[in-house]
Amino acid sequence: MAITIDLRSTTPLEDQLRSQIRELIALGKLVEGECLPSVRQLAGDLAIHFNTVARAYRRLQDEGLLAIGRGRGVFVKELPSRRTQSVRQTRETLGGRLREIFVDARLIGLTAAQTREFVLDELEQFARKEKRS
Amino acid sequence: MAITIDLRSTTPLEDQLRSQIRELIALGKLVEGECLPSVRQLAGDLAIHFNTVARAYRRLQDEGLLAIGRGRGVFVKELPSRRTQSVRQTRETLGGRLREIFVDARLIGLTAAQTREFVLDELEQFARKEKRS
DNA sequence: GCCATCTGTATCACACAGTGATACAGTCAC
DNA sequence: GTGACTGTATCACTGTGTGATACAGATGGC
Repeated sequence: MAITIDLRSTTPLEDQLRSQIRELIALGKLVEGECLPSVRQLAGDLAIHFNTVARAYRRLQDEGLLAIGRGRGVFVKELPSRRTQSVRQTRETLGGRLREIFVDARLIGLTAAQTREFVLDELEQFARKEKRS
Repeated sequence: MAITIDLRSTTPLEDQLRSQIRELIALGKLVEGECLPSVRQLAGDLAIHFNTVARAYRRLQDEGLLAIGRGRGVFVKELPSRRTQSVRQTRETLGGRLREIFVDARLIGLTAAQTREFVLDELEQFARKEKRS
């Protein structure tokens, strides 16, 4: 599954887990219908509590990314249903987060041009990691 | 000061405040040596507790952006000292945050091209807001 | 010099979220 | 139907965000 957890990080374990699963889905490395490891299985692998995994799964279900079948397992949802009910991220909130990054870039001394270059570079790296379907 | 607080937001008041002050500094709207409102003054304007403002100021001092003079007031630090001790943001953590945004963009249905366009647009808007010094 | 009043600081209390322990309940293979 | 697997519910503990309140340094009018 290629998920790693940093116990010393200040970001909650549940969030670390959740954002990595979201990334795997976004990049197409977890495909629709695919089965995820059970909460105890994944928790064991990552050396965290299975309850934390369960909570991460449930929140991803709430976002519309996963389908949980009690007693049966957890699955990646199909894209169409994702798009409809799913993720309430608006472009606006994404823009806000982008601006924060631009601010930080300035404050560590990057110029506007350097920031632009940096961002474009990251964009390209991201696109390269994406699985073409 | 052009700072606004959303009491219903889930992001802590202290963080809302802090990120907005950082933005004002990064954009050059708060210049080196400039005096910020007192903790009680700003707290009054924003209708929050002055302790919250004090904590935000102190954290910005820890980041190297502000200088606090007990009894005298709070000032924006000069750029050189900022750059040296300051903000421990590395390009790496910025990259991680960028990737999260790219992920969210995919999950709300933006294509790679649309994401790129969106990001470039935000970059330009940000640059336009920046005060040329 | 002293007092009033401005600054920020320290400390405690409360609420809530993140985490883990443990008991519970649905599903499926045999 | 039983056993072993799924995820769920609930409680306790801890840390963090917020606010109340008492404190301490700085400054200006007298």
